[in-house]
Amino acid sequence: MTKPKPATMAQIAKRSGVALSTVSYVISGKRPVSDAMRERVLAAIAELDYRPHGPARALASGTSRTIALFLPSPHWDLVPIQQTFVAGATQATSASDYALLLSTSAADPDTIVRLVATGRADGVILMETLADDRRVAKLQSAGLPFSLIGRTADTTGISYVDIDFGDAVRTSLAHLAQLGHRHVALFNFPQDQLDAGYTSALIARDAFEEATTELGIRGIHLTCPHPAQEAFAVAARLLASEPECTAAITTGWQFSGLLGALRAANLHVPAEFSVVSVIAAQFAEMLTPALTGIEWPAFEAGRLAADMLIEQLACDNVPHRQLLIGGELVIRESTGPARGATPSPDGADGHEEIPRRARRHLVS
Amino acid sequence: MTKPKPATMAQIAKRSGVALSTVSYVISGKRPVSDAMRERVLAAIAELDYRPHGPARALASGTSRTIALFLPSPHWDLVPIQQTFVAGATQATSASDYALLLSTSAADPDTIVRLVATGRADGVILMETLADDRRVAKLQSAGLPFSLIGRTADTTGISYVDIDFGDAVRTSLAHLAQLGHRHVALFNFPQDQLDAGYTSALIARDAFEEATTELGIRGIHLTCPHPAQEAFAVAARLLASEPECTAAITTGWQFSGLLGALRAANLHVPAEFSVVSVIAAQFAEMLTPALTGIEWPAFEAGRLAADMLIEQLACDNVPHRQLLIGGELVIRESTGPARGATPSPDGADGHEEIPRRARRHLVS
DNA sequence: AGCGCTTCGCGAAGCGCTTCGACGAACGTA
DNA sequence: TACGTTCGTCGAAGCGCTTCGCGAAGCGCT
Repeated sequence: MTKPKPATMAQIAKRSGVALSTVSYVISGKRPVSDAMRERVLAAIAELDYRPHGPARALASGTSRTIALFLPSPHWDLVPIQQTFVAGATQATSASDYALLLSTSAADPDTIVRLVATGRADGVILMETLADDRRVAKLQSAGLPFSLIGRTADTTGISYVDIDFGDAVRTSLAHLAQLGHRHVALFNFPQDQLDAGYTSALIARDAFEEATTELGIRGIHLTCPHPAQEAFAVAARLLASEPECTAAITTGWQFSGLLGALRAANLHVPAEFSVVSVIAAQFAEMLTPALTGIEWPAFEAGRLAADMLIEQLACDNVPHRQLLIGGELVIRESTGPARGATPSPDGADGHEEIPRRARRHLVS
Repeated sequence: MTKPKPATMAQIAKRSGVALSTVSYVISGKRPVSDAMRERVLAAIAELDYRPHGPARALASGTSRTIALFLPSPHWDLVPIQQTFVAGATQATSASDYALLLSTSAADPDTIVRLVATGRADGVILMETLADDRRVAKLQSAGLPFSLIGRTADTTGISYVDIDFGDAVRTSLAHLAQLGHRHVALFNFPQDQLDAGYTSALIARDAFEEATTELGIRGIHLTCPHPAQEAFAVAARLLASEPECTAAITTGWQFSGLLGALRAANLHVPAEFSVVSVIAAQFAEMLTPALTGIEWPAFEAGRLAADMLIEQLACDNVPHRQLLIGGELVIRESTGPARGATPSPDGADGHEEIPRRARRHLVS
């Protein structure tokens, strides 16, 4: 059996004794068609198993019903949460009968614009944005529709969905403070990402500094690569130089190296040292001790980013929407009372599970 | 600044004083063009920043230079290795100037055929295939080009890349045997995946049974869901009913629940029980003890699957290629000599790191 | 009956590109 | 010089669809 040539609209028209344009209107519904005609046309469509030809449609209408999603290529296998963003976006696009074009080379603004300029995509979703992102600037100046998973420093006039990293850092710190920790370290994203202006890293830093000040906690801000070996080194240095430090927050999976260093230093978790991860997804339960951390509705975030963009494509003048999605702190086994401190009376027992629930703040 | 209307081929033709078709031939190279003409055309293209319009090209040529990749939707966030497949495929497609269309709904064969039938894609890559896969059958009978990441039972006439799961199970078992283990359990994929005919699960089962027989080892075949809680239960039952069992191989991340159960039973890893994971990627180093397991060149596999398909699209009569990619056993901390056994003299010391190297078997 | 109105179907003109056949010029050969 | 060949270029015919403007009915009015 070989490739059967797909039916065309002309064939439908002939078969149902109707003008070509009428078939088109039956399909698109852009003009009223009498029930009698519609039935005949639909019957023919069913009989011939007709499917409109995508490219032809795109050419004639000037719109491809396709969205391009740019992956953060270099870090791709580093951050599992991003994979879930993609899954969410995929699901949302197909639900709205859009297609999702996947692309790497996210670094080059021109490549991005090109995809739209060549009519392959109607809009763009960008991930892992920088505070001052050239790609965003380019898209804005080209007047192309886009949405972000993440955000820039200046968010006026752009649509985005982002996880509320600042809130997550504050929540984590509050949790630790409540347990009596007074010296807390933040294992932030590595220095080069901060230098590059990776928004989440900047937000984490600022939120940490604010919140430590506010809570009267001594905060130790560290920039730290994710890989276990490097994080181990950073952690070991911390433990040596800051013996009073009894807890740490990690932004990614620096927790792996950190836990290793704690083990090497013979510090028991959580009895002698507490660890919270701001992005713990998937791993948290597998570790020993199971990791306390923030759970994010990442699938939802991906979905929303796609939906926003699709909405923008549907009607020109929708206002830009900006969504911060809150995570939930799930307390597992890696956090406990600071050694020598009396935690607040309602302190966690280390096993309580806060029900996961997507909290959204509509910012604008 | 608003959307500048992209230049068309007609504009290039006029600007360079050349026929429309000549411009086309300059771009495609399908007919010889004199240097003088070519220069003029290329100059005009550069000046106007011309990019050929994708859909128009697709309509006229009948080919979209696009590949559709179907994600295994329901398990998407279960198996990190799949994300790496996707990344590899993405990279390969863009390297060959193809676009990659992402789709879920992998279950429905018609949806898949439709994407190609509507001219949106020229070929298809399928993941997570079943031994007897309806989607594959449909694609074959429709005569559409496709390649698999995974494989079916009958692989005649189809192109695929797959990880060599059977070999991995055998290698893992051999490692355990060498350490003196005589009673080994396999935590295979969950029963429903076996029932559905998920190829890797079947292969793992068969390889395990063969290899245990051959090595004179008592093999205990278990089907076990990935989530920690369920795997915990399965593991706890195993430990209770098979006290002689001193080692286990997991096919996915059942190791999480297993390690939990071992801890609960006060069995030390690796002193009293050894664990090997056939797909350990990413997690292995984070765990305590660090997990011995197989490392796969998954990115490479994704790349290859895409390249195979592209090759198939380029020329009609390329022979089908079938590639089994071997993984490497990386010995970490979770395997050691069986309790009460003397391992072979060249036994691993539990910390030796076998260099990772992609081994490929060209099967056909 | 005549008027304007709406309703709904038709034809045709593209959308931007590929590709085929044809044609003129430059070349070789006799 | 005349002829057949190549070589390089051109024009035109689509690819399958959307969309615009027109016109033929059918309607309710006066």
